[in-house]
Amino acid sequence: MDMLCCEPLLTKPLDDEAAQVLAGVLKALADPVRLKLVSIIAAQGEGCACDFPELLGKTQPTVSHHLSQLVAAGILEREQRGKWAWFTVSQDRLAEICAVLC
Amino acid sequence: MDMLCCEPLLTKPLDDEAAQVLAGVLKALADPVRLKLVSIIAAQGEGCACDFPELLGKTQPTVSHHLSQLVAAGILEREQRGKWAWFTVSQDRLAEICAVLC
DNA sequence: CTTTCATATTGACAAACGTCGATACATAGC
DNA sequence: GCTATGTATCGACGTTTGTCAATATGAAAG
Repeated sequence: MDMLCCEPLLTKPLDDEAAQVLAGVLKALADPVRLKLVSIIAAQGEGCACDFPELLGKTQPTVSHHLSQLVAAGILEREQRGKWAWFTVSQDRLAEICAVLC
Repeated sequence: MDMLCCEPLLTKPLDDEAAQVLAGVLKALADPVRLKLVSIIAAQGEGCACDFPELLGKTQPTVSHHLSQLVAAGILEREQRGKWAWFTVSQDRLAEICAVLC
């Protein structure tokens, strides 16, 4: 995943593309289920996809879909271990977002 | 607008309500037009609603709708001056968001 | 009070989104 | 190879979202 626009949001108007990219990443975060996923994984250091349907009360396809979006946005990183998929939170990515917002 | 959940996102799993509230605020930010609004207003220090339709290439009702969402989320503050509506960015609100994310 | 102009609200529409059941794919073990 | 199991994809559905034209509201000026 490429870096976010590096200029802080507050210093000069965003151009169309930067706004599009930043909105995409924020949109990935702007969902209660995905926020819970991130917080669960962060709290544990890592998390297995197999545990999330029960923890979230969502079906496996739904969880898989949310995980994909978070990975695509660079917020989660995925690692395959045997048949299981493990995820970690990219603190760097979150820091990037904060750097843009403040 | 009330404060966001104060625990950083990364230390313990969010409960349903906190996830809902935080997602709502992030959703307000997760749109290219609204991000441009925020960046324009921040860059100028303040901004008049009358200028945004032209700056954004959107109709007046559309801009009004986006401004409402940003105000509802506590990201913009609105001040009436005669017949004009002026907006400023709540840096505190953005700082709150960053505090939760990092 | 009437007119004018800035902003908000309404109603409608297409596009995007979250969700699920069913199914396909992939990996490990037999 | 076949089977079992974890994960991803597909198709469909109802809901939410962004957008606009039309209209209503609000505030100043004449």
